[in-house]
Amino acid sequence: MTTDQRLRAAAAALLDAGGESTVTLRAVAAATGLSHNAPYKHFASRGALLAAVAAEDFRTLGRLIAEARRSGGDPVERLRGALEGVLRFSERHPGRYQLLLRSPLVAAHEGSLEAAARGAFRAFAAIVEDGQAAGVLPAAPSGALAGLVFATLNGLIDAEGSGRLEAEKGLDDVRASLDLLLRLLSPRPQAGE
Amino acid sequence: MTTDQRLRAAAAALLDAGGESTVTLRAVAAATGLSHNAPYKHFASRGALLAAVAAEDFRTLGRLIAEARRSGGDPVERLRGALEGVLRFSERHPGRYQLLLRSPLVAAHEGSLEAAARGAFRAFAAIVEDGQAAGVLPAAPSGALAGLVFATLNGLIDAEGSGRLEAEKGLDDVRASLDLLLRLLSPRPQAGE
DNA sequence: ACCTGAACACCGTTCAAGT
DNA sequence: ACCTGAACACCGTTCAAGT
Repeated sequence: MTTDQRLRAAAAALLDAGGESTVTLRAVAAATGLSHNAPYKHFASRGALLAAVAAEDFRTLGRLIAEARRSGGDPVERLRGALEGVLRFSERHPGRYQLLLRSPLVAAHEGSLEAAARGAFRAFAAIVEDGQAAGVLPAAPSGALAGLVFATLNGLIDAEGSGRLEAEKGLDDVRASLDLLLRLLSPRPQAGE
Repeated sequence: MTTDQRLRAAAAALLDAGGESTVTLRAVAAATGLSHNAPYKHFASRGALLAAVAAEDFRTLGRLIAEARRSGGDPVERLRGALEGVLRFSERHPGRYQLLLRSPLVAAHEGSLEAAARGAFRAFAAIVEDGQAAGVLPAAPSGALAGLVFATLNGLIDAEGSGRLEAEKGLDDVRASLDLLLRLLSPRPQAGE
């Protein structure tokens, strides 16, 4: 494993162990057995290191969603599988998932990070389009429905992570909420559409 | 204006001007014309000051949503009004809105902050329940639908703030996405429900 | 090419005083 | 009761060296 990879792995571990604030370059370096500023020989800044971790995770999510698309069942079941996969990743790696949704980071490091994010979303949109083509998901502009569902997933995960789900009575489980969403999206004949 | 209020106002201004990271106690104190640790006489910590700002904003959102409920139009229009109100607040005060969704803060200061968040959500849920009672919103467990819509709103705002909406082709506007959501929620006869 | 160690300008927070 | 100033233990980042 290269030093570069070891630094990323240490950052990822710290991220899940204690959240973004615990990922100091000094802690990352110490966990890797290096001096406190060795990371600068591999990454331009703390933000660049975090962006590298995030890009890797976006690629992981993209693979995971693409797998769900190739799995069995009808499109809605594959969509459910993709949502479940992302949800499971977020539960196993809360700190890393939160990093993916963190605004300033994504905005600042637009290179391969944005490409990786776009790739993950495209894999997700492909499943939604399958469902629309099969007539089991509502007709809507191409990526719009996929974006809406993806945003909902992120909103639910974020709400659960912050404890807001408890405050929002009746919405005490991400999976139950996703089930409700899929039920609302299930095909119902509508006049004039 | 009490010193307490001036500190909160300075923190809120910094929040919107440059995001959470720019809200240092030193900057807040300087903007208030005080020494760098005067804030400790009014708030237990930096987190407590931020929590006070967040609680105030949750109360503002709650009032704003309650106003939308009392406005004209059918329940779906009032729901749209509430969503628009929250969206407008998030556009005018991006830093403050992000703070409301920030996990660790809400989790750490459970007192009046959680009560304020719960109040805002209850006002929102009331509108959704009006719509369900009028038969213009889908039947679903009481708070679950409200929570789902609220999470979607937050997910969309968060996605736009991070620039992810641009990456997600077709979902380039929060308002268009909310319109799609409301359209999907519009009543369509369904067998067996 | 990669790493170390000292240094700088920041932080949040604490503490001993001042009025 | 409220505020100040010095101090402490952290940060990210830079720089001059070392191998």
